[in-house]
Amino acid sequence: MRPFYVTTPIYYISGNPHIGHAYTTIVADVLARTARTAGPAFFLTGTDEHGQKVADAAAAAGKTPQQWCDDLVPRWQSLFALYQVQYDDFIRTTQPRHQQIVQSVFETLRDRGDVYLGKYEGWYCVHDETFWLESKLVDGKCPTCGRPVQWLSEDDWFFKLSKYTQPLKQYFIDHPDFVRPRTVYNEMMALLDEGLDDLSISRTNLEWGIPVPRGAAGSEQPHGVIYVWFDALLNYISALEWPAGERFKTFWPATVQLIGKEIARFHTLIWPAILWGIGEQAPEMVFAHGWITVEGQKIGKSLGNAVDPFALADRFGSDAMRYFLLREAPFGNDFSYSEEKIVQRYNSDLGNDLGNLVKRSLTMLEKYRNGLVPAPAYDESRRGRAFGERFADLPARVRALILDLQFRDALEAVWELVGALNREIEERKPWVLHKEGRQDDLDALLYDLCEGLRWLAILLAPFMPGRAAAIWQQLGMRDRIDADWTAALQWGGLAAGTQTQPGEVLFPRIETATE
RNA sequence: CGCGGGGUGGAGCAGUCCGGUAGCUCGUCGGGCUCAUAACCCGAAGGUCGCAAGUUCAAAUCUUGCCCCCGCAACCA
Repeated sequence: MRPFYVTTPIYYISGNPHIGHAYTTIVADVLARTARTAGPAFFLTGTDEHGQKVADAAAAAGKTPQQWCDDLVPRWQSLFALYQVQYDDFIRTTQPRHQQIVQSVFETLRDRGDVYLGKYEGWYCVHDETFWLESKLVDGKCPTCGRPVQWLSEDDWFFKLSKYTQPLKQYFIDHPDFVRPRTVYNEMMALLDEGLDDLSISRTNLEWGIPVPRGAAGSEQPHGVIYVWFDALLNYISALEWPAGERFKTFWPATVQLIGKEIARFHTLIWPAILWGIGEQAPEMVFAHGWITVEGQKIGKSLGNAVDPFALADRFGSDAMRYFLLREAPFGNDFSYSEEKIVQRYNSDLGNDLGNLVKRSLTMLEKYRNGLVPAPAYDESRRGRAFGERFADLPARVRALILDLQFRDALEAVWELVGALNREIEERKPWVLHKEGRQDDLDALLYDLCEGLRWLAILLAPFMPGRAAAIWQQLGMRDRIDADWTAALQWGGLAAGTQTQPGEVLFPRIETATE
């Protein structure tokens, strides 16, 4: 497998993290954990710390922007730790390693003529920090807030985005999976059909940002800072030490870059163009996922319905939350969140199906075999019909679905095994086998159950690292849970004689108050 | 004429790109089992796939029109 590189957006820290930030990052973690079982993988996340909103938020809090960011970053990192996210690097756009590379890219593009000095003119709404076309104004005022607008004219640096309209179109046509899901691809294609304008990438009226590097272009060049999006996008390669770093050589182009659908234009149009401008390749795939909504309403800081991901992890456990977020909806779609839905998923899928399966299996092993995994008791004639044969292709299926970002289907596939194991108990009736003293049949069943649990622990480890490890431990396993699946997931891999250690209930049922 | 998403059994959702027995989870009803977290297993009921027209041997799926809900419109994942 080619080295795997997955990124999340770097998160804009104008406030506290909400559930959506956890969502994207968890998805990246599942991908990275899965990829790591088969080869080198690199998972990058971080924070976007420049721009007006951060400066304003800091000022309102009586802090310098840098202090503000320094105080807030641990909050994000603790969130990711709480959700068991194992990133390989956490980049902050205020770090020198990033700033240097942003300036270096800026200079490279300026030298090559893709960045030039021009005039940025337009009607500007100070309140919304937005430029408007004359045609958009309502009675000469800002169409969104209704305040008066002012004519602004400043010298700015521009990126020749327009030049890349045709190459982008061609790239989209040649790579139909470059942007997923298809709806976002179509939307971006529509923007390309309209044609792209050059992009202003400097700001003179702002100080909190990376300074535009002085160059040979002349001493009258405007001061000011680099546009935050130009700054932010480059994190994906600055963390890899573009252009000469080992990381860069190994992991670029990115395998998959996860984004929310509202920032698709930056990642699927501007970002490839910048990369081409410095002679690098576009990422292999940009996946724009949907939104978590609360009772159909979008989560928004202004709406005051932001969901606190810390509280949710406290209440349901981070494993259950990870499971819920990936199981509830096809990845890419919006989905409506509610605590009732979490409780339902938790109780039925995790408690009744999985947790209860682990409990009943290990309890029987304890009762009938003192917790020792019996020898399989397969002989040549029976092995071909053995239970495990039916699931020989499951690991490959699950892996393929995960790497294709079909997490819901991947989990459904894993639950086929959960269901089959529960059914197996009903059909082979171990309590009858025990009563009738059919030891070989009972051994075979108990072995299949334990082996099934071992498989489940491995397959679920990327999704629920904590609970998967708990199953692993109850099974008495000592080797790594995240070994290569091809080698580890051969039916019969569980050693007979393993001493299991039944433990706590994995997913204690959540009783809801019936009002 | 701004752009886009959605309307599928009681609830929540897949399926729609590449037409061909309408699927999943929960809930409901009936039965079974007793190892287990009142969990597990089997079976059943329940849908004219928003409305109308069109294309087709065949439409949830393609085309057109209409109704209703919801996002976005250069810094909210």
